[in-house]
Amino acid sequence: MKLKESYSVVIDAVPPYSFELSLRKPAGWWWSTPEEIFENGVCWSATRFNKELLGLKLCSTGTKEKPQVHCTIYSKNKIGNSEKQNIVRMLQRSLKTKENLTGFYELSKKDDIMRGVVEDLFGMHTVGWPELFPALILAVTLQMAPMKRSNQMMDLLMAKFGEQINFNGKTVRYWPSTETIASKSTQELMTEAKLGYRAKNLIDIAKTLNQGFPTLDELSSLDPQEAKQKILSLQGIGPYSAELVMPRMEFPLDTWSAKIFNVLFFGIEPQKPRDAVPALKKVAEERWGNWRGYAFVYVLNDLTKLSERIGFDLTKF
DNA sequence: GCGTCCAGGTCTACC
DNA sequence: GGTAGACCTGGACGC
Repeated sequence: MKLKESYSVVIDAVPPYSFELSLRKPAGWWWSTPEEIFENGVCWSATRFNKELLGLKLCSTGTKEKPQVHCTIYSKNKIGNSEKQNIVRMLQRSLKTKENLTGFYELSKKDDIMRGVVEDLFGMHTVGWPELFPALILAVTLQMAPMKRSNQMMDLLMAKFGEQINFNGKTVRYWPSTETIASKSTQELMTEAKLGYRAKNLIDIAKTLNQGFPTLDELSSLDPQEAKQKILSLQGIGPYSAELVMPRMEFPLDTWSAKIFNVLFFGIEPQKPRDAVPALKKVAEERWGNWRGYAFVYVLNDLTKLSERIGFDLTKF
């Protein structure tokens, strides 16, 4: 589908804000879709807003100290003024441009783990999901699978059921819609996207979202615990997945990250990583409070340098 | 080449 | 309220 340029907006961010570190994490994580393109500091990405696909071209027009993000929005149909404002709000939320990291950096000065990590990644913000369903797809495909297999499932979902947009000379593939997934049979998703037992859950989630479910913008205006309960009510979404999807990320420990944080907190590898999760979450909450989501993202994006500092190879997990 | 194990969780049944 | 056991699938591993 070919999209036309609709409008541009410049979003100011609270400094320090590193556009490149925030949008293209050192560990390789993408923002909205694994297919987004990042070249010479410019990001071409996509999202779905009110059921319509949008192309997004983002770049920094400021500095870490005076940050500005220039966003151009591409669409098939004309976008009305109130819709434009809603899209800007969505971008501000998902790019975390209003988040002030002063408290996090103050706390990190006194923390042995975080002190070096924040120096390495100064200005990096966590990012939020532009859209809820892709976040849930990621969470579901990460369950009970090595990364290679999760990537295979996501890639097949995009290839067989996703959509492709062309704008500004770029082509970006995007996630399937809830309508598309809800219309498929369990068997179809099992064979075509190799989802296994997750197929049933993903269809169930898509149907629930179709029946009317808060968007991420709406969830972010709720009390965090209320928002979490809402997300947890979805079939196949447990604590790990909910914390991964939450507007303000908590501490989504899985077996991989549990091994890493067990080494950081207690100096040893856990015998059973899943059993170690409750104790690790407790330590993270006591140590980092509401900034634990930030600590989580900073640590996992700085494993190589952190490993050198502590003399333990955290990248082996 | 073949069999076994288990992974970046969640739900259910049972106590 | 706590906890085994099951769940798709395919890559890794041992033989």
